[in-house]
Amino acid sequence: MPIAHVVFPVPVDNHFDYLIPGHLSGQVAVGCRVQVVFARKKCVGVVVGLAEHSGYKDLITIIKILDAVPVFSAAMLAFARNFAEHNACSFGEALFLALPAYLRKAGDRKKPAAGWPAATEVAKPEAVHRLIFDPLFEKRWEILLPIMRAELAAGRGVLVLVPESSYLEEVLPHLGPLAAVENRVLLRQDAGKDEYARWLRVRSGEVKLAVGFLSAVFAPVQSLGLIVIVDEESRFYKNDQTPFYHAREAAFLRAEQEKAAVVCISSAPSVELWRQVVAGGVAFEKAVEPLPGVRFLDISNFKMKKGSLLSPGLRLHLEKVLKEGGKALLYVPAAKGVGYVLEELAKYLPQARAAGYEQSSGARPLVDILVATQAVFRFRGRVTFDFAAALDIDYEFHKADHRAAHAAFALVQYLRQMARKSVLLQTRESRSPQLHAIADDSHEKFYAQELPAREETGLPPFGTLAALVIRSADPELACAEAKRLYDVILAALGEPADSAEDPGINVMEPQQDRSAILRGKFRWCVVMQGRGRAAVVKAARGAAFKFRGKKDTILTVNIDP
DNA sequence: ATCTCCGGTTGT
DNA sequence: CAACCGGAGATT
Repeated sequence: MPIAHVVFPVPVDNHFDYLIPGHLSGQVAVGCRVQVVFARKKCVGVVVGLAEHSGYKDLITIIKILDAVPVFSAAMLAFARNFAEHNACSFGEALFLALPAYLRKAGDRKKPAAGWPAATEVAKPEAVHRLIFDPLFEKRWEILLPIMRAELAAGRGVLVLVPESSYLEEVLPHLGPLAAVENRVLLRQDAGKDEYARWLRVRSGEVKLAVGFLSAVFAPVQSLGLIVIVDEESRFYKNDQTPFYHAREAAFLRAEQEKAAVVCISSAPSVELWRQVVAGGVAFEKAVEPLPGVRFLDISNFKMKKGSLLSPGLRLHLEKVLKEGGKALLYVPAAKGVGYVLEELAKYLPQARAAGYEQSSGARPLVDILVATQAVFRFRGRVTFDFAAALDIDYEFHKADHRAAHAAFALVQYLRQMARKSVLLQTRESRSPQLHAIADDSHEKFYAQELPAREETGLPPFGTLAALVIRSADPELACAEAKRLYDVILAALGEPADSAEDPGINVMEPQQDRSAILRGKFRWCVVMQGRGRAAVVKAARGAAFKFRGKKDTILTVNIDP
């Protein structure tokens, strides 16, 4: 009797063999879901291979086939396999991530599971990946729509990824014209009850244009020809729980399997993507119109009260803007809060109408001076000011994060987009070449200093980090377990490797995680670093498997946190 | 992930 | 001798 290789959503790398009974022979295909007994329970598994014989003796039989037509195409299976490899999770975990909740369980419900026809692939030209550097937000859809329209007209599917829900207001009206050509559907993470209905419309090919957040990278778009990634640099493309995948990287893995093209559009492309541009894997296109210039306001000579962010020089600028009837945007880091700046404004510029805007704020108030955090950038492309200033650019720049310089660069780009006339950066380091690089009219200066810096230190995209985070309600247990994990890793690395090659992995001593306490759990982490991604992933996964976490602790592996 | 077995400890 | 716990191992 022939054998099916089946995988499950468990953190085990190998597959499990099941017998295909006579009455099901010929019906069990690679990519189908099956119901089997696994670990004494009835489970849903996915067939990932067929064989005549198994090395395992006590085989049992498949109970039921759940899909008349494979739910996963060969390309999706290959994508999931690469995804698992890339993100230190199992093949089965990756595949189940791509299934709507409805299909993860076998429950006999009203709707037939096999509600999709067999795939018919459309011819695809050779894929060219592109980065469109687009400092002028308003023009991006003039560029993107023709690309998408051509793809749909050729009968190929299109997937659009946006960072988070505030983008939908901006994006959906632009996609409106395409709705006349093809249907569109919205896939979102908090899909709710009609998730399966929408998934089915995409899987059946009825809908050829899907829009969604990071998890939409798994949308079963048929004959996928194009993946558009809007604001590719957004931090929201990184999943915040296991598996900690990055939607941009996943999109490139998927495109590779589907022979689809990836088009990223960004006003501050990530250093990771820029490296691909430099390496020649991604074509670079500039859709630039001049943005306002950036000036520095060095406040190191002012005697300012501790915590004050409103220098006399900045007050003069604001007075001038107000006199001309203009509107100003003052950016403050969320950690510093908006309130203190508002107090200072009330004191020094009592005639100005000022208000704050942060994450929890409702509608944007119409005032002369808006004091805001990152949250204001949701109005990018829709709201402009005459003048914008970052009140503490040094703070952004010196965050203990290897992406701090890029975050500062992106911040300056966003401020330039939102300010019609001029942008000012308050700093105490106006002579710093790094600061000048992020504020220069040519983006190339920024990458010219950032790429070599990352290469030298072996940071992404030239190296890979793996953060192994232990969390527990007990702070001492979390700390002690992190120390034990550190020892386990060192011991594992000290053992003679199976290959002669030295993986070249560094391990940093346990430290409190960036968010040391989250939802009542104390977090400690051990960070590994190495040049080769595969070697780091393998070492991190090996160590995590070898380390048996004590009760009441949870260990997660985050590749390139 | 989740379950079971197993050995050691604690408790009446 | 049962009850309980944590670690190790397996899941086809």
